[in-house]
Amino acid sequence: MAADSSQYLDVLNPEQREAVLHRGNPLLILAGAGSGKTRVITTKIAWLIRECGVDAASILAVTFTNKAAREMAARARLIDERSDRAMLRTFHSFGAWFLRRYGSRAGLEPGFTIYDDDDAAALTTTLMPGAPQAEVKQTARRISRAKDYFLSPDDPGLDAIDHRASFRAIYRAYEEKLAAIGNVDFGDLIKKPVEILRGDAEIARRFHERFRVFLVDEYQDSNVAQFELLKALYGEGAYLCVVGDDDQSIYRFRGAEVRNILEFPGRFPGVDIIRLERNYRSVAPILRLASAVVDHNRGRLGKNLRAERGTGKLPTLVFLADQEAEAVFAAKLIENSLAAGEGTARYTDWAILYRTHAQSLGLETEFLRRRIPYRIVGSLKFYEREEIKDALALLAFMLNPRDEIAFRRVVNKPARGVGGATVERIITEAFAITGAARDDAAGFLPPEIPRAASPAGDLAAAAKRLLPALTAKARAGLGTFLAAIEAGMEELTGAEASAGNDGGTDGNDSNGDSAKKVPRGKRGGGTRKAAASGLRSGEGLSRCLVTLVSRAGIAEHYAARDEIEGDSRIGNLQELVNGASLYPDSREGLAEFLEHIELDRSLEEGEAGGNGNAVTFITLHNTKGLEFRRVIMTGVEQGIFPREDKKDDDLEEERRLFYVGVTRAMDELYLTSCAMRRMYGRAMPMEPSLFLREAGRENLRVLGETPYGFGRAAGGNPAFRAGAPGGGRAAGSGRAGKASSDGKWKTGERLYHDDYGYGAIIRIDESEDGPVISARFDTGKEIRFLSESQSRRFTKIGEDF
DNA sequence: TAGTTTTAAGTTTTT
DNA sequence: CTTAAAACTA
Repeated sequence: MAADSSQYLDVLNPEQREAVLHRGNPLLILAGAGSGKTRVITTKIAWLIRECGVDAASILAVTFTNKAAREMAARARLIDERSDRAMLRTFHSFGAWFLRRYGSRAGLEPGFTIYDDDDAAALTTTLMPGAPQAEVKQTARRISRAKDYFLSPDDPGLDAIDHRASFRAIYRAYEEKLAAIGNVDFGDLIKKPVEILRGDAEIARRFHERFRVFLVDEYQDSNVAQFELLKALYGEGAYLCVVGDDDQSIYRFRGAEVRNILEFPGRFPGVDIIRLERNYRSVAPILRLASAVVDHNRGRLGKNLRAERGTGKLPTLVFLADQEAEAVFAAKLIENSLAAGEGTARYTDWAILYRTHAQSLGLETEFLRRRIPYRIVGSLKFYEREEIKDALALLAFMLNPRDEIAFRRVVNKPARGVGGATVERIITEAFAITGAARDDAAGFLPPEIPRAASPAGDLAAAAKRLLPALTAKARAGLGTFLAAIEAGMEELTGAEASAGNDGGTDGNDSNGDSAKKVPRGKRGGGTRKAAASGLRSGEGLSRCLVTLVSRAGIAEHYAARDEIEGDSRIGNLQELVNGASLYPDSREGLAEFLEHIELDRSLEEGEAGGNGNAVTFITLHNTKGLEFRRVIMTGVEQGIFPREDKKDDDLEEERRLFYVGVTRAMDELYLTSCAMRRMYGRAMPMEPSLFLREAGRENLRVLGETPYGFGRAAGGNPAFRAGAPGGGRAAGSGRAGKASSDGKWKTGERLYHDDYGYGAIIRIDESEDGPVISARFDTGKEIRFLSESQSRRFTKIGEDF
């Protein structure tokens, strides 16, 4: 551990060493895949502390994922323990840290919770009543994008995202509502700190003094707002070093701006550039394949990766019949390698890569059947489960009684007679308090409602006020809900009497008070009700969660489902409860728990089976920064990878994603491409990916039945289109019916549909969403459908069928 | 309103 | 095929 010498620098190559020892001007490190950039950053942190007298606490290192942050912290600590005091975070986690301390400058209380994309969409729904779900989703996405680009509702630049005045109006309303609720979304975690730093010279000064060194990893995937944050934090004489690779920029869809790295030299004065082009990870043929493909991109800085490891096995391309065959191939390949290999061969050497999470399903089935251990990286599924979202909504509402989204989700779950009308009434009442609270300043508020107990928008307080005015059924149901929330509050140590506690005696009996008298750590199991639901509470926050979920009836609601489903849902809730036991049972602990869940969902799922020796299943995006001895990249088919609608810049991004995937492999790389794939439960013929042709035959060893058109002289022809489904014009001769504007349909043509059977087109209309096809089926049923979205389901069978 | 049945829609990629 | 929304019935 290089205790007293500078041995730790000896392992570096000349460029790496230059990068580590660099000081002064801002530095851009262009680090190719596998060129040791993590080593450079961690070594640099240690070197600054040891050799330059830099205080570790004045270093801020920003990474892209929590996992990378943890790994970097561990590696820096190995070189010098003092690196522990450096701040190593993701941009978003830094933003949350900032806002918990200085958010009050933007009207935030420290107990805010973070809305994920689903919550943001739910909030948008309340602003667009009656709008189709797809439109709401699109609007929510655009709002999120606007924040990535640091655009506020009144910014002229917003036109580039959506030029409609209606969009601005909804965005503005969204911001107002979010502010009224008192929460933030992901974009706010970056945008608000910038606004605070810009608006408050004193805070800015404090940060400029505190942080003297900035290190940014994966800089090619930073967005405009993150760049602004960096600029706002950066003070006179500080040191800035960013590391990235323009060929690995794969988050454009999320607002990542490659220009951040391409134009970095122009944005800061006197930037120095160091290139790391020696690749220590992959054997030469793998690197050649990667370069051959990414070379087809325009607009890149360009670099020359050299394979320090020398030559090795040629990557193998395997053509297969369908995804079942693909799963079998992957499983057998791994089994064989372990059987043939010495005792050193391990499942962990292997990773299976895919473009979308959905593709993991077929692989899982096969691996379970063969009892091959695997783990899935980065699947969000756990936190997307209904029961988990319900439990989290209860916690979030407890922390922030203004959380309308959480309230809507759980107030009537399970159904307890609190319908839509009642919910709207409560929300209106709560927001009416906004006005009342202003009146309060003038002394108009009835004295029996203390100001502190009913801050504007407090839904719990509003609900309580409305109780007497409701029907007996609604009153009882709402009472249960409020009692559950209060019971949960009772479980928090130091929970003072707040909004709820003046009313119902309900929360003040038995276990709330008595529990507090029991010393921490000596408490027994859950309450009686909890026992009935089968949930066991442990330490800390878990008691509160169990109480909440049990009293609210959520646990029983799911336990009452059929045995298999109920067991699994209760099991999931139990897992969440176990997680909560690691946090203190205070409001701070609760906020921390929720923040951790929002910002770091990198749970690993699957059958890893204890010792951690398992094959890795992972999306291409999630592999960033990782490496594996042996990689199988699946689904290398046109339409899957690249996705069908990709062209121009988006296609280039897919190509970079291919490059990222390929360069994860150290020793062996396999690519699989299926002739047929089941999508949406239907068999679809597939063609090999464009990238395979770009890779060049000489860079691949090909196995399996080569599809027509593959491997011929390229010449830019659409060779892969042979036998393509669904495209082209309506077949056939015969009567000339009226054709649709997209050329796919004409009247008189016969159709087949899985549910409706056989029928014929009787009419074609043109709408702004494209052609609308009307068909009468042999059952007598008439159906109208949009050509654009439905053409997959209605199959043409020709007129004389 | 609640619960059930029918019908449409969906799959990027992630902090 | 799976899940979400809409339509319908009690």
